[in-house]
Amino acid sequence: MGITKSDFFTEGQNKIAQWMKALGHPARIAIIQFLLEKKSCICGDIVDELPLAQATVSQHLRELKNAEIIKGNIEGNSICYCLNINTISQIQLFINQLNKDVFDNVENKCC
Amino acid sequence: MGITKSDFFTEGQNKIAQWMKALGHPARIAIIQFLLEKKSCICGDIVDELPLAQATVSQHLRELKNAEIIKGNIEGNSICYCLNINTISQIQLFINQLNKDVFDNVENKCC
DNA sequence: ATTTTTCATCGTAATATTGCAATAAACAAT
DNA sequence: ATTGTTTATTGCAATATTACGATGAAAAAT
Repeated sequence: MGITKSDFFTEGQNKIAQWMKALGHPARIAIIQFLLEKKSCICGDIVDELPLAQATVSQHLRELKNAEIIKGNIEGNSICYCLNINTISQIQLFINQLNKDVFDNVENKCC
Repeated sequence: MGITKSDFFTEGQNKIAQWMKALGHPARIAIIQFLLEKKSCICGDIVDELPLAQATVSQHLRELKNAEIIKGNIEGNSICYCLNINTISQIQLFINQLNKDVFDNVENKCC
């Protein structure tokens, strides 16, 4: 079908999956790394850094924005994108808990 | 097109994106949580826990395995799946570094 | 006022994902 | 040997994603 049965999963499961899905493309990872590198946050030149057309980059940015991984501000003519600390922190919480649980159960592993 | 231009991104970017993509579906998050909950690792009953057909669950398990998020062992008739500590740790490393970098640059944010 | 710059959106094509029924494969139990 | 149990695979339909050219919109620069 190609449609995800979101209704049958918990809100938390859907939220985490949405964040992870947004991070599930190398161009979007590259965008995030670029936003970190460019401390100035004047981010109009992401297109020049990526091997993708402007329309494609804009689409990736929109997906990151929809998932609340980044925020965008209009700055006169250009737009300034920033990482959303709040979401990144929540992702970190999930991954750290996951890692802790895995290590706590390490003696119960069978493979 | 629907095809990702992986060749134009770094190995690291592709690897991280692959992990995140594998985690980018609520059913796969649910599977992971179930694997953690069931400490025994006798995991033949994932199908009963999820609102999905057996074929679909098997497909999700294969994707998690391809991304090396889980490992699977044949145990007589049934199969035992476990989380791959190594990969989970690497994901944690990436997220923790990301979070650190975001916080370090908090004063340079514009939005 | 016109042109340029910057970013978003629309339309479209190619490919990928999601989901399931049906079937196969591999072993266990009878 | 046959039957049941468990998981994988195949084939298919519906939907989503990825990518880009063309176009639009809004402010900046000339």
